[in-house]
Amino acid sequence: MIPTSYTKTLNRFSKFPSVSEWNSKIRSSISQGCTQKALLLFRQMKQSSIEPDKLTFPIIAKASAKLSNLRLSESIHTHVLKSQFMSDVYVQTALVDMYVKCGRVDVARQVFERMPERDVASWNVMIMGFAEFCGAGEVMGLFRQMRVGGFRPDSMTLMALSIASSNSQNLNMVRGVHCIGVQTGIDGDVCVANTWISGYSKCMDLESAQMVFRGIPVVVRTVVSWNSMIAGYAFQGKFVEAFGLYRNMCSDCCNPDLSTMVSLLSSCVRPEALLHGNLIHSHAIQSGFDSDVTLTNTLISFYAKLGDIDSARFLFNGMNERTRVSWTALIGGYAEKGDVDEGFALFLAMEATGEKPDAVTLVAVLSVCGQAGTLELGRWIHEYATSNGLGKNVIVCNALLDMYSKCGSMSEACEVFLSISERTIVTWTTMITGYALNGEFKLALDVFSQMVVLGLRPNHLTFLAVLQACAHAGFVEKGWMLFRMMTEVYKISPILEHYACIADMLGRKGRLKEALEFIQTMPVKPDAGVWGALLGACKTHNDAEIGEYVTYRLLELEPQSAVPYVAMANIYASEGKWDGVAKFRAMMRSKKVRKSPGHSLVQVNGKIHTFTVEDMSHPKGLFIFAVLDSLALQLKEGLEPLLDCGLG
DNA sequence: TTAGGGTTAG
Repeated sequence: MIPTSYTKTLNRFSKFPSVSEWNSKIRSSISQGCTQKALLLFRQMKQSSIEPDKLTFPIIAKASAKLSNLRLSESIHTHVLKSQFMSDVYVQTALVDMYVKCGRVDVARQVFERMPERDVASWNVMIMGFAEFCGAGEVMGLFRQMRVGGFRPDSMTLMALSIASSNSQNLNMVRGVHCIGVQTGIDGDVCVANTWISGYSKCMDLESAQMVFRGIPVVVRTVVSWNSMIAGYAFQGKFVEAFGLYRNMCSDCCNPDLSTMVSLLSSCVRPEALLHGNLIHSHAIQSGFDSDVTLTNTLISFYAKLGDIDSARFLFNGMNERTRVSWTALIGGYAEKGDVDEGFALFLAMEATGEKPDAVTLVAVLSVCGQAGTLELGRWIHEYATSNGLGKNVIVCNALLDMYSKCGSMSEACEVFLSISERTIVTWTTMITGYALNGEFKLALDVFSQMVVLGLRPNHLTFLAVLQACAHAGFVEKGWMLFRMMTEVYKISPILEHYACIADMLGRKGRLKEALEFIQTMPVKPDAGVWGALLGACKTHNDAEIGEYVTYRLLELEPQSAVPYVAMANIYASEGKWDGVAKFRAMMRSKKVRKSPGHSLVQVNGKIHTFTVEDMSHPKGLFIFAVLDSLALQLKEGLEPLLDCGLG
């Protein structure tokens, strides 16, 4: 159906317009965003027997690219082949670009290969296509061919290379492209410099990103330069720095846009940035940005990740238009909660609307399965991934690995691990964590050794995984060796979790004094996690002296926590020192600290059963305890459990 | 040229 306004426009046309008049009319329709109108004009032009010229095809190819319409693109291609411009470099380049924009880089490559002659622009569109759809190696290969062919790169070439390197998060390539830019004198182009800021940021090299940013003269900096730098800090969750840049941006009279808001908000996905995030939300409402899909998706993720699933759901329910990102963000929120029912229901609802899940959606659903330990559902998602062509996707495989190991099936985790052709650092770390989680400490360390032999660089989480394996297995010397390796060989500064791990490792072995000295000489202030690890060990080894010292340190940090009081009371009780027990119970009372009793929940056939310690209030309480006693006995004797308490 | 959902820990 042709809108009346278009027909009116056409009627206002002079009776016999020339081809250049048609061209400019079509071009202006495209620039106004009226792509359909442009195509209609093209059809009218053909009907009025005006032959398209050399300029018409690139203009109309651009319209088809904007619509990502493959059938239309093929028909334009056929028109070109029948025309006198079938060998023209300008027209052919437009066809390559059109196919790239339609997501058919393979067809674009075929057209490119058959071009009788090429110029820098044709190389650029092909490299840009590769940058979007292929790996960094293939992009650089194409660039080398271009250089061998005697073509000199321009700013477009550099931008394409830069985008390819940041997409693949390849720091060496970003550096290489930066060098080429400096050598060829293209480093003065602000658009190119912006892609370097983004490239360095995505490779976590904020120092270099800052260096490029500061190198752009203040008057030349664009909103994109600021946004790229803010996004860099946001990517690492550095919200204080991101907001600092935002303030500088405003004082430099650069107006923030929607991208600025989205980046700032994404830097706030951490509990300590909740207020900053709320501020951005209200600012977005005031500026009318809150109807934007991207911003709403970020808001959903922000609330869901910070545990406010109701707000996330409210925003999701109120959306006029949802994308797969909206669904994935909310599923991710239920994964965080471990709510498998809601998470999976949402996944099915998404499918029912016809929205296709992608790799990231499956990762979120698998995370739900891992959190909840639902192995059968996890296997079902595995089959779903395979039958939808995502079974080889590395992030899906990593999530499968994590799901299987959390569900206790290391054999299936191993199968997935072996099937991954391009293992990333996440793959290896997940495998190490999986073995450690399932008590296979030796295997966890073997996987680590294999990884190091292969020349892969472990990160701080890999070391956390091996240190935890050592702590749980009691491999103290090995643990120390790895800790030194991390700091001295890999130059990774330990974070609080690493220190807590070492304290735990020494404490479990009963080396409490050593653990205490270690904590007291740490270069950073120990937090509750570090002291808590030592207190746990004091409890295990009944050391009231060190325990009491640790308790006071913990109470300085968390005065309202009941844990230290209870731990100390228990240590004294086990030694029969009732004065000590009374002292800590009295302290608890005077500080009005209350300990909520620990309880467990079991869901059977949709009904949730709650149990606390020595709790007989359940209708089948007596029977359940009898079964538990029987189970304990059978486990002690190494027998298979025989009884079923019949909750279902 | 910039922005949204995701996997390793907790």
